[in-house]
Amino acid sequence: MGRQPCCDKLGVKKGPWTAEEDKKLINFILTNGQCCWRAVPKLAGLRRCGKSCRLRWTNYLRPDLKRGLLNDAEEQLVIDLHARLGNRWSKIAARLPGRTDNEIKNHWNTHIKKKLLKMGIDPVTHEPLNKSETKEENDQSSQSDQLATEQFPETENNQPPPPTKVIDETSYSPTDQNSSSDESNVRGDCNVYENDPLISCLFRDDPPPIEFPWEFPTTQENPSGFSESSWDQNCQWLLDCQDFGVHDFGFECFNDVGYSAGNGLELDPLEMGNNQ
DNA sequence: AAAATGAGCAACCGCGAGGTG
DNA sequence: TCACCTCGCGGTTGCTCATTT
Repeated sequence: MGRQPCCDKLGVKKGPWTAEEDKKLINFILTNGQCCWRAVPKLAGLRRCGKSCRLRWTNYLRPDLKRGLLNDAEEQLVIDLHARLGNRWSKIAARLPGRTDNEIKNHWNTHIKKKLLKMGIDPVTHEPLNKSETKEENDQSSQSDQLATEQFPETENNQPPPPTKVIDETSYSPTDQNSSSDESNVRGDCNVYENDPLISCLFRDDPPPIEFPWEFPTTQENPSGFSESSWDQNCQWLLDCQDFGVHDFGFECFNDVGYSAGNGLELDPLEMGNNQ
C-alpha cells in the first residue's frame, strides 16, 4: 500500500526557489494569510508542492527570521536545550526567537557537533567522550537499559539524562540540576530558574511567542517603528521591489520587530505577549 | 590554473500525529 | 472505530561555494 503523495508529482517543480516564486508565495500569504498549504501552490500560481511552500515560508521567507550565524548565547542555548530535548529541533527552535528548526539542525550538524567533539564531548550524550565510551560498554547490561527506560521513557534512545557539567561554565548552567532530557523535565526545572526571567521563559510550558501570527505588534512601545502599520503595509515595499531576492537583503528590517534587535534572547516574553 | 575535497545550507522525503467525517 | 487528509518534524540528500592540493 503506497502512501499517497502529498501532491501531484507531475508538473511539480523541485529544487531551489526563484525570486519570482518567492514573490508569488509572499504575495499570496500577505493577501490571504496562511491557510491550507495544499491549496497554496494552486491559489498562488506556483508549480510547487504545498509542503515545499510551507517549508520555504517557514524556513526562509518568514519576515521575523533572523539570518546569519547563531551568536554565542544562542549556540550555548542550543547546546543546553539539546542536552535536555535531544534532536527535537522544533522544540529547540521554539525557544530561539527568529530561528528555524532547519537552521538550528544545520548549525548543530555543521558547527556545534564538531565543536563539542573538539572539546572531547559527545554531541549525543553531552558527556565527555571517554566517559560515554565507558558508559556504552556498561549499557550492554540489560538491567541498566531497563532502568533508563523506566526513569526516562521518552528520552532519546532511552538514555538517562546527560550530565550538565560539560556546558561551558561561563554560561548559565540550568542543567546543573538533576534533569532529564524531556520536556516534562524541562518544565520541572522551571522553579529552579524562577529568578532568571530569561531562563524561566525558556523553560515555560508554552514557549515565548516567537511565532507571530504574521501580524506585527501594534504597541506604541515597539522601537522598530513598524508599530503603526500592518503587516501588509510593512511588506508592501517588498512586493514592489524589482528583482526581488529575499536572500539578498534578508528581511533584516524585520529583525527588530517585537524583540530587541541583534539578540532575540534579550526579549521579555511577557512584554512580547502583551504586544500581540 | 585546474582538479579534488570539504563545508555549509536549502530543500526533499518519509513518517507520525492530530483532526475530521 | 476507522479511513482519509493535512501538517509538522527529523533525517537525509545534493547543490554551491570555498579551500586545499
